[in-house]
Amino acid sequence: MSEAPKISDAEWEVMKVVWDHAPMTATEVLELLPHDQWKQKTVNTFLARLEAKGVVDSHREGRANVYRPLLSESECRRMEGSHFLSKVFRGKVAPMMLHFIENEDLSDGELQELRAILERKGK
Amino acid sequence: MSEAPKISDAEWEVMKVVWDHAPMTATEVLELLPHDQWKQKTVNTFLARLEAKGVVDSHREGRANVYRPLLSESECRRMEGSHFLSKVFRGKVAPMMLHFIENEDLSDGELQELRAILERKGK
DNA sequence: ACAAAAAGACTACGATTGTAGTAAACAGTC
DNA sequence: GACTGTTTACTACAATCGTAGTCTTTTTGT
Repeated sequence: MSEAPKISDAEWEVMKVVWDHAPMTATEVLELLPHDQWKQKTVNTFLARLEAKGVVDSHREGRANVYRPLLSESECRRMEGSHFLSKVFRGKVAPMMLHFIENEDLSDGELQELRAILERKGK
Repeated sequence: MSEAPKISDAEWEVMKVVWDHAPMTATEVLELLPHDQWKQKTVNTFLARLEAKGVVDSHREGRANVYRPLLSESECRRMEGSHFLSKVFRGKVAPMMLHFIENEDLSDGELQELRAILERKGK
């Protein structure tokens, strides 16, 4: 019944791989991470912690544990997103959007896309 | 010197008050935070840590320390914002914007505002 | 069947975070 | 000038995080 597990920065990196390729083993996870930055044991630790938090689960398959996400990437994005919004932008969506429009580089295509989305949303 | 200090969740709460009302003392900071949630000592600890991180500085004034931000709220928002973007949305701005448009409630006025901003931006 | 290899389980450890307590210094009050 | 209250400075301590090592078990080659 652990509501809203906290996923740390490094855990997010592991989860991105899991979301993209699960079901998979710890060895496979490592293979899809930058090798010069991650050690197998570190990956193992994170997977164990993520399981303890209820973000993934695992079952034995032969000699290895096979991991699978219990929470979807969008669920986690929703949690992180609203946390970020209230922490950094005091819950005010419009200023946040403005911030990203001003501070991150949006290609013409992306601008186009956003306009289209807002059109649709608008009515 | 100060390379991208990490500001924790609780530290952000303190900083919001400091950004809004500095220069101010630790006692004054506490007064502007929810009293049932914050103890004076806790606030003091956070201010000391924020000073150690180079986010605020202080000078003695009579019996109390007076604090003042060294980093602006927008600077911190830029850092946190791009960290969040790359961690949670893999650096892809448009999907993130879409996410917030879909998941957070935007009033008609805000939608209007955003459309206007995008218009301007678009050319 | 035995030894090496592969994977997991358990343990470690310093840094940061959240949350404060204790001790010490200064500032009025009598 | 000693006592009391305010504010700081220093210390504490458990939980989480990043990073991995060691010990154990399981699988496999010969």
